[in-house]
Amino acid sequence: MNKDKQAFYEVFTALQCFILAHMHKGEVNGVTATHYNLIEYIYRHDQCTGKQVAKAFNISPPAVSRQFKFLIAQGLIEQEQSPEDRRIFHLRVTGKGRFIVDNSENFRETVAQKASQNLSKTELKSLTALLSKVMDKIGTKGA
Amino acid sequence: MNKDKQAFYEVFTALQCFILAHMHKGEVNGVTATHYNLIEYIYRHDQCTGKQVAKAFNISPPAVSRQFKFLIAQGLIEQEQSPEDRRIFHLRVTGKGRFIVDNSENFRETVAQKASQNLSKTELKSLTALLSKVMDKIGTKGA
DNA sequence: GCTAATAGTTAACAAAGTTAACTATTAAGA
DNA sequence: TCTTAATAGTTAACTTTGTTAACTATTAGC
Repeated sequence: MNKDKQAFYEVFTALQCFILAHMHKGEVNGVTATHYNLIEYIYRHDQCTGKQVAKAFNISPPAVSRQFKFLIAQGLIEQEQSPEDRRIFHLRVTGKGRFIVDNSENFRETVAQKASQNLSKTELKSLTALLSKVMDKIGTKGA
Repeated sequence: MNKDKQAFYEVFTALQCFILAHMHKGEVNGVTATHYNLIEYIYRHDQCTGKQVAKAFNISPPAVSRQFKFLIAQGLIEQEQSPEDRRIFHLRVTGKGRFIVDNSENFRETVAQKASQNLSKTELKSLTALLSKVMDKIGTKGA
């Protein structure tokens, strides 16, 4: 591995450790980080389906199913059977769920805050563009 | 949230989802991603202790203890009681463990590979520097 | 030397992942 | 049209891995 790549590898390792460490943190606003991520996904992908969520999070349908059961019981999301294809249930967040997303100081927001505070406008734009470029390449060919 | 920060937030969200998704992937070379991360940490922090690992991964000492039990049983790491302070057990990876780290096409290496392939030398250096700057700021003040 | 602190382990439990087998529904083809 | 295959989602049984509480062994402080 060349020197530049190695340097990137190391900072990326730190980033991954940091992200993973934050998944184990306790709940904020009554929901865990995992629940929060699910709610936010549904918020940003209104009317999405369970299958779609399972794929996005790379977890099995039963895992998704159980999480939804919990989130529905908590009144954070709702399901509605599609009239066109009754196998499908469309998802949306409730007012309570939306409130949590809108008012949570979540982990990503904290990182974005730090990034925007500590980098110049040009640097932040550059970081976003570069990260995005790498993510695109990974996404298209699959890691 | 301003526009640039929002843009960063979004690409960072994609990155987080991607990292989390890869933690659920099955095993490679007979070890899961979680085990791999532990082995690699011990490899890169030779003679470290359980307490240190627990702190680095933000997991409790019993969780670390159980993982070590498994990794020792698999012959991937070894423990040795410190002669100076017999409460402490120093860790190191075995030859088998080292082989896995050296020969694993791990997730981070794949990302580093893509980054180095798809960015110019200047871009890669810039990305590393910017990421590192943000990580430092997060680390120092705690997220 | 007694007491407090530290490193690590064991036990009991909870959360969240998995696969296998199921229901309900839709699509497809003889 | 009717049977068969495929799809979306659920339930059950199990595994992994996290947690806290309580424990042992060892060291440090007065």
